[in-house]
Amino acid sequence: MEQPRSSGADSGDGAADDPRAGGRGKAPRTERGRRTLRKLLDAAAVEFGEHGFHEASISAITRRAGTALGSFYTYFDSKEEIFQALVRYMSEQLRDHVTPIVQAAPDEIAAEHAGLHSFLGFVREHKEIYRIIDEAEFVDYASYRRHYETTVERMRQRLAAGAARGEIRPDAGEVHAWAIAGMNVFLGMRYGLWDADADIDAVARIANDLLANGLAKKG
Amino acid sequence: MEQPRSSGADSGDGAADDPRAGGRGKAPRTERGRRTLRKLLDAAAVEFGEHGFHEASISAITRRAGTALGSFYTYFDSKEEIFQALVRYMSEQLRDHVTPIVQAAPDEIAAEHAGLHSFLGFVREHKEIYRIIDEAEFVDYASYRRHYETTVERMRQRLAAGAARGEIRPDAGEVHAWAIAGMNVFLGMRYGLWDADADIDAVARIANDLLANGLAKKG
Amino acid sequence: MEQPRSSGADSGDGAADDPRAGGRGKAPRTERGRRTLRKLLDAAAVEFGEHGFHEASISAITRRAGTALGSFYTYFDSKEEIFQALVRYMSEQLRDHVTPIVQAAPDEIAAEHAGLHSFLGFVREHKEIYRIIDEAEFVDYASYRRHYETTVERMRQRLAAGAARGEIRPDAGEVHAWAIAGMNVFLGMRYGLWDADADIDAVARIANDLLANGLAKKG
Amino acid sequence: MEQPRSSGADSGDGAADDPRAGGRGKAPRTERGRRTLRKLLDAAAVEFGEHGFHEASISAITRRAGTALGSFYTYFDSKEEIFQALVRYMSEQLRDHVTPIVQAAPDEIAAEHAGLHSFLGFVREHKEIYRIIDEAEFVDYASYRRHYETTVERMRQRLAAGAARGEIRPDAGEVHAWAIAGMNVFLGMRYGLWDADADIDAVARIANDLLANGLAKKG
DNA sequence: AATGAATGAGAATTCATTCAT
DNA sequence: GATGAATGAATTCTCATTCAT
Repeated sequence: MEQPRSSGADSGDGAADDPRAGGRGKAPRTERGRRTLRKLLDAAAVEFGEHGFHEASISAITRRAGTALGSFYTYFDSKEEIFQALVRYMSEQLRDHVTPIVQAAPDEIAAEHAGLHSFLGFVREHKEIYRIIDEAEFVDYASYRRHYETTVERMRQRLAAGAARGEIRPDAGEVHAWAIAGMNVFLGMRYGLWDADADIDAVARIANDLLANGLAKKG
Repeated sequence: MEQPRSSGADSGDGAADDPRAGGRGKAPRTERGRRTLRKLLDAAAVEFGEHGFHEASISAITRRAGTALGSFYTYFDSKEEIFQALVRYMSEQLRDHVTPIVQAAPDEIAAEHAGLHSFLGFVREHKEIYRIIDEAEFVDYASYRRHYETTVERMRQRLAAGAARGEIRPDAGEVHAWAIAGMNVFLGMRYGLWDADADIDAVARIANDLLANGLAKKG
Repeated sequence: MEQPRSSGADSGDGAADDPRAGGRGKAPRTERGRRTLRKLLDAAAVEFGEHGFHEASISAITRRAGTALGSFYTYFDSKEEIFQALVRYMSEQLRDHVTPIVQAAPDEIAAEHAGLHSFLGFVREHKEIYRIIDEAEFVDYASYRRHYETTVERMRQRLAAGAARGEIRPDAGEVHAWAIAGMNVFLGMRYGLWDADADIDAVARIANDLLANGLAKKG
Repeated sequence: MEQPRSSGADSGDGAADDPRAGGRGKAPRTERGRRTLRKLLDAAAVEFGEHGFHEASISAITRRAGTALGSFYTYFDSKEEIFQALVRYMSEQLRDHVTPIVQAAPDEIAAEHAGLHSFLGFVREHKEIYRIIDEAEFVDYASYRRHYETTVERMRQRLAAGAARGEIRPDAGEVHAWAIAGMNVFLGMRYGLWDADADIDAVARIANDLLANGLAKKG
């Protein structure tokens, strides 16, 4: 079965510092323009997060941004384009939130614990980011795949490094990485997104223990 | 953050087997009507699977079904309603495919292996089902939650039973169930949906081993 | 210099009887539909004739036709499409008006006289037709060329027949036909369109005499 | 039937040679300004010639001219105004090309031959000029009429002079002039614009012979 | 029940023109 | 004068839903 969904252009890897810079929309050349572009992106994040891609309208975005409708098209060619820019931006924000915490962990098992824990916290704080990335599956399939493939690849490398250091089983590979990613995402949805009162610490602990020791009964 | 997405009315639980029952369009009274309803559901499954909810149009569905546009409203009140009916139907199909296989397993670890394996096979055979259920997150949130909550609850009960039988760790609970579900779904996406050539047997084996024994290095 | 104007599909030669039938828009299948289609075409003729293609709006057309805006799209895919249908229709109307008159003429010189005379009368009665066909040069180039190439070709055949019958110079050919056509069109514009009081009979007589005898001074 | 098309203000007659004069944008006072104005006019000629008035955009013109969008309005009040300036300018260019050639002819018949011949050559060299003038019928009706009325009036005076000199029939008048103009324009379109390979010399010869001697069969 | 035409609210998008720098 | 961002009216087109037959 084919998949003729919109995919959008893959505009390279994005500049490093200001994630809203190069590659997204038409770059503003004045300070005023830069301000407007930022207002639009912020407004779009809120609109898409609250109403989803299809219910969000460009006029609602510009209304929220406090700009004229036409100004949107100064920076983006379409609703799809700003969505794509947003997915990339949020994917980077998530990575920037999680990465340092993970890297500070003493070993690989602890790293995965830290990763899940910080992810759960992030989801709870930024529900709209979770939503936007998830909806990309149906709006901008290429961005969606890029996000998860990138994320999982980072995780796979961590596993490989941990295995090399002898911290975890030596055969840990891609399948394990996808499995862990899926676990994290579902726990994020269930306990970060749906259940405002869930004990995130406990969830992360339980899941990490499952990961570390599996289901098998201990002697 | 609010969640004001359209969610559709949750029309009770509807009997499982009779396709004329609640949740699947207005019951037709003649044989001819029953045929039309079935044609519409089949056509909608293909359309939604191929183009997604928003790109699919009622007229495309009726065109594919070979019925008049107006006939659609003889059986469904809205586009959302047929989507909802479909989600429920596919959720049941998936369950009906997996359940007997899982139940035939000798113990809980084997059951989870069988569950993942049959899920991977099912996804590969019925990609549109995966898509429709997943898109429900953005079209009919209630159906989406119902599907996963039901699915995970079944899994939790299995874990509890397995624990009671002493096959797995005694503390296996809801968090474990969500973790396993997420793992399965992501592996289904990655290896069932995206990668037509993946070795599904190997994937299921690796994942089940992770589940059974965890990441920790074995003596 | 290229000519990337819209040209529209050339949908064959058009059915014979009802010029609004086959080939244009989506054919209505009910009597009611046929009425609506006709109302739209009539309204479009008036709008395009009065305001030109670009100033005319689809909503103005449907308002004048007394239909809903959306009904337009039941029969036409775009403003260009109805314009194209109209050009063809008007080209045929003009031909149907002129042809029998020309054919009744006793010889070729008289035929050209009758042709110009009836054309002048037609332009004066149906200014909007003249406008629509002329504007096609900038809206639907293919239709424009088709109209004139068809018209001139008919004229060329008349000249050839007249020459064969020995009524006019034997070398009369394509260039003569284009020359006569241009003459007719400009006289139509100047005396049919611009000058409501012009003596059309006199104009036709003078032009036909020029055609018949040229500029050269008579003995 | 009314004729409420936009026609633009007819800003007097404007001197002929100085491009800074009336009708061609607001007079720049510096050399730099004069250069910008010229660049805009050149760019507009190409854009209008290639895409027509409605498809051409101010931003495309300024982009091509290498100026800022806003600079356009330093020199012109509107899109219509630059179009009007262009029509006048091109009308003059055409006249300046044809007039000396016509005036060098020994008699009136030869003059019309030279006129058509040089017109055909000019059209082939400057297709965009033909297009712009022709489109004026639908953009700036006043300019369009002025162009043809002026052109035909010049021709009428030539005919009158030729008749006075006894070179052609004494009754040659306005109708003849419009007829000849139409002939020329259509031959220009057919053989100058559409048919890049046409033998322009032959066309001019055939048409001039028609003009000189008419259709009637010679003894 | 079936048919297919009619409806109209709603959305995206364009671009001439204005304005602040 | 030059620049380029901002503006917003206007337009086309879509499509779920309703209705007359």
